[in-house]
Amino acid sequence: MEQQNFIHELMDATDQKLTPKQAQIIQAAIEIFAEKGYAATSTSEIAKRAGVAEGTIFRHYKTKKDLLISIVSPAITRFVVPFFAEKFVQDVFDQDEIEEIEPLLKNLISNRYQFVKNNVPLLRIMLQEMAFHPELQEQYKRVFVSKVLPRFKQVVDQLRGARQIGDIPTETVLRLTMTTIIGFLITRFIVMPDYPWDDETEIEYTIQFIRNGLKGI
Amino acid sequence: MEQQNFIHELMDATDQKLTPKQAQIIQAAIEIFAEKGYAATSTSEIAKRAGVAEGTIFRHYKTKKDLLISIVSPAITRFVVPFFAEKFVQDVFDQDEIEEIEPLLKNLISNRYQFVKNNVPLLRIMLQEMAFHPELQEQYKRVFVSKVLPRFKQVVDQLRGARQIGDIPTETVLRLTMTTIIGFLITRFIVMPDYPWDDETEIEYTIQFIRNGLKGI
DNA sequence: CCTAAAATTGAGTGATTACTCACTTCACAT
DNA sequence: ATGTGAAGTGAGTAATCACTCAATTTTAGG
Repeated sequence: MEQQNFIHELMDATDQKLTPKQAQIIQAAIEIFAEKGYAATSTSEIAKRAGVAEGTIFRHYKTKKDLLISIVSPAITRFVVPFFAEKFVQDVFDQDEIEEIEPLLKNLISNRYQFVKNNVPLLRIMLQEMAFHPELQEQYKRVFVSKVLPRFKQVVDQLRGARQIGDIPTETVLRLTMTTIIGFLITRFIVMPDYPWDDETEIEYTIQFIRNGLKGI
Repeated sequence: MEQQNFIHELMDATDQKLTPKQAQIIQAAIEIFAEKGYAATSTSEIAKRAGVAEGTIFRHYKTKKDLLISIVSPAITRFVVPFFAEKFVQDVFDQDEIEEIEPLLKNLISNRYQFVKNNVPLLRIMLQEMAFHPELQEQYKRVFVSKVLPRFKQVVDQLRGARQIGDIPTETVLRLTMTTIIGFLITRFIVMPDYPWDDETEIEYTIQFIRNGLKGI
């Protein structure tokens, strides 16, 4: 039901009007790709679950891979960009100087937490298929370098000025922050989704861990 | 060339004597599984690269999946167990009390760093295929809970006594430590293997990050 | 209501798949 | 040397694969 959001955003984002059957195809493909992986999924199975003839898939997508790309590509953008771009444009520039790292981390983690929570199958597909499709890796890289990296550096510099971050290279700060957050999300939603998580508490510990880890002594 | 180690250890561990052709099959399978994923790999391609008839594969492994399991299963054990077991039995019990977290982390990270460095294709296969094969997940869980978890808890308790770790639940300490270390290894060897890493420095920052993150203020 | 374009269909295609099996070759104990 | 079981072979098989296309149904403007 939350995927419906994604499908509508996919419509808006690409300006392609999706026919009802096309939306069913994408919905079914997301489900099955997440369950068994792209390579192990047959187009006949997608058609079956979508309640559609197999030929209909190929009317809209030239190849099976084309279908995958049309799903994962917008998902990458929607997952990566808000990491340190859109959402923070306001927060960063509303106040001339950032003096506290905590609200920043809180905002960032909570935001990505909600997105992942509503798009677990998409995250699974992203993680699985980026390994085997260089064009997806390149898109990730392109988006990250152009949209996320500059803002991140800016923020880190300001935080360093406010003595919130110790003597650690910016690239390393980025790596440690990202792996901790992504590690939390993957542990929470992919590795141990059934563990009785106390999410608020866990997020709070994660924020403190990053904060103290970056501050040094 | 480093995989050769793994193949020999696989021999010793399972007490199965591998014929030369069988070793070639495993070597080829590791390579191609890592490159294209299990589902996208055909047994004919494995046979071709191994320089072996396709029938030979099925002489030794009942199914293609059987071949996968016989590769990944020992790899899981060899990757997970040393995280807080074998290697630390001595270090932990030689001294009655552990008072410093740093040498512990240094030892742990360096050790897993070397293992992953020598077994990148195996790590790739593990990460990819554990998602789709519940029996692999269960083996991971079994090994982790029986071999790693108890010792880890013991160590954390001692470190807490020595005021090296703040007021954080043991499970959360485990999660944060593991994701940071595994995150580093995956970033280093899978996501950005071509980045000009200064490994020693990066390991040092990672240790300090975990240390300060867990200590609190 | 008509009609042309767009959407949908499902039987059909050649290629490829994991796996089998009757057979040959090999290693080695006697 | 010779017999024997294990190792290795590769042509063969039914199933399944991604994809095509001629025919049919649906949609929408006049």
